[in-house]
Amino acid sequence: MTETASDNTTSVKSMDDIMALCKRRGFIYQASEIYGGVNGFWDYGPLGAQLKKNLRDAWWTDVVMKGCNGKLGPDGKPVSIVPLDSSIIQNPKVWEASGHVGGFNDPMVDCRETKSRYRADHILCMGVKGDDSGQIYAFIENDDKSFDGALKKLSKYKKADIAKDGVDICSFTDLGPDEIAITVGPDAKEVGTLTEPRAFNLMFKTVLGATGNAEDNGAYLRPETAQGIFINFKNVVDTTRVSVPFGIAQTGKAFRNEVTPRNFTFRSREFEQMEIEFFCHPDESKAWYTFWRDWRMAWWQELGLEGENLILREHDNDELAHYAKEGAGTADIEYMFPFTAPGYGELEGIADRTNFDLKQHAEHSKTKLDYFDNTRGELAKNGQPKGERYLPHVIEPSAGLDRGVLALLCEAYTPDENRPSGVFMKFHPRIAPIKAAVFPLVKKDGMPEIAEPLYNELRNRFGHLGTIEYDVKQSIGKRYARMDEAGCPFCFTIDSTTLEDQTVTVRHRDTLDQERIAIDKVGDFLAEKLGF
RNA sequence: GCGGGUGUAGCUCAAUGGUAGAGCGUCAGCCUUCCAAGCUGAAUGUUGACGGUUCGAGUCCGUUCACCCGCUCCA
Repeated sequence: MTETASDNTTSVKSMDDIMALCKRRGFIYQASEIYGGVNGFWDYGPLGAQLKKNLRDAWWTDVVMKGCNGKLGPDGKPVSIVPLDSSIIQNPKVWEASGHVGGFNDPMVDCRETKSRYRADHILCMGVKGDDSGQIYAFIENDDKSFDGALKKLSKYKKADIAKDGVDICSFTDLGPDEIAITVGPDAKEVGTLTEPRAFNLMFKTVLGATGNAEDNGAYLRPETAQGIFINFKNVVDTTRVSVPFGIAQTGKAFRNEVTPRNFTFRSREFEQMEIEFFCHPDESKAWYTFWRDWRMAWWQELGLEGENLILREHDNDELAHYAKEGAGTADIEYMFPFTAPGYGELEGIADRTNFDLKQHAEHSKTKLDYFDNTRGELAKNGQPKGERYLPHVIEPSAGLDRGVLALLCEAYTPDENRPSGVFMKFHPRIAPIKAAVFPLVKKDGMPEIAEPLYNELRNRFGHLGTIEYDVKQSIGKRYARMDEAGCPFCFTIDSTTLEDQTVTVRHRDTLDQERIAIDKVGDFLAEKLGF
């Protein structure tokens, strides 16, 4: 579908071109490239590292420090969020409680026809007793209906009425590839639609201790940052002065051993998440879900992902995750990447996780995770509420940082035949890795002597936000072209007029317009453009 | 995991089984007064990796790794 889309739609950008620019300009490299690379991992170069930091910082500032940029919650009060930085490796029981180990540690069998997935050790197979010729019929263990179905199909196949005790039964896991090829799956009509058993645990395993072994000292790299928040819920409630509703936020690496890493950094095995777990009273979860869904969408739009490339999509009931019960909301913020067009790829998911996670951890850890809310409950004689004890519900806006960076790169990539570079990166100034460049028009007549102090001034004032570039080499056009590909929004050029009236040229990346401003106003100009 | 395709300098690509090259970019110097100008010079490759055939392999064969496309997968 991608092929036809790029062939027929001129508006779809070329992913190959974007990847080439990322390499050429130092945004993203293949990990371990000089050793031939390693599937599913990527390194961020100088510009990419700063771009990624700027996006992470924007999220941290807007979400955590400013509490949704000061937008009031559905309760009419400021949104309360506290930060957290939990460990990548946790007690393995965390992942049992969360459901990451149990259901997904065992070899699984897929049916290509019915699209069902079974645990391999839960499937049994039957054939006519003493007759090992012909097709094998699979059914689900301890499922009479499934057994009867298989027996019926076997009878039809053998053109004989076969009794319940007239069959040999063996485990599916004992079958070889040749036998699987002649096996008919549960509820399947065709033969050979079952896959061989495959382990589907996507968690990275590691060993604790220098002399440890995998059996006794095995541990997992976290497959998501969320659980680190849930298991610290009690700590945060006990040691800080938060009260429900409030959120805990963290950014950090997570690891999933994806079967097929694909599409540049979109699906990689090591990735960084930006997650909020927002705890609220069960009665208010719907209002908070709506609040977060809409505000997160608006946030991405503010960073430059405007227009039709970004959509908000509510999940259908049949694609709800294991933790989201029916009826509770789940929505994706999706971006139309060149490799998904005309479809979309997930950037952030907003899910009503109900009290699933806290309940699981309360049970597995045998720790009380109830929250005592002294603003609720009926009034006591003294007029104060008696309080209410409950397990908070959780709204989870979970964003992929690497995917965000990729979306920003794709969105920024703008071919333009009318400029020497042929392309420029239209980053929002707040996100741009290089904030500004200072250029003496030529390397003489005292221009460098004026440009250098300006460079130092801007670097001191804005260096914490990103790179300030200074370059005296080669023609001015070449320097502008380089800044176009790096996505630097503003270039300040010192020329002969500067020597006379202390003004500099501001060169705007997007419009190629030039204007003159006083050299001592450059800092304020940049501050305003960067939103400070 | 399955099927198809591709790997030569930072990028785009050449090279009949016979000396690994060009353009662009990069770097240095000169020049240059607003959009990759010009001149001079320089650096850059175990031809993805390993093995085989051959007097001789970028080229042929095998294996492997990585990337791209389609399935599969994405809790």
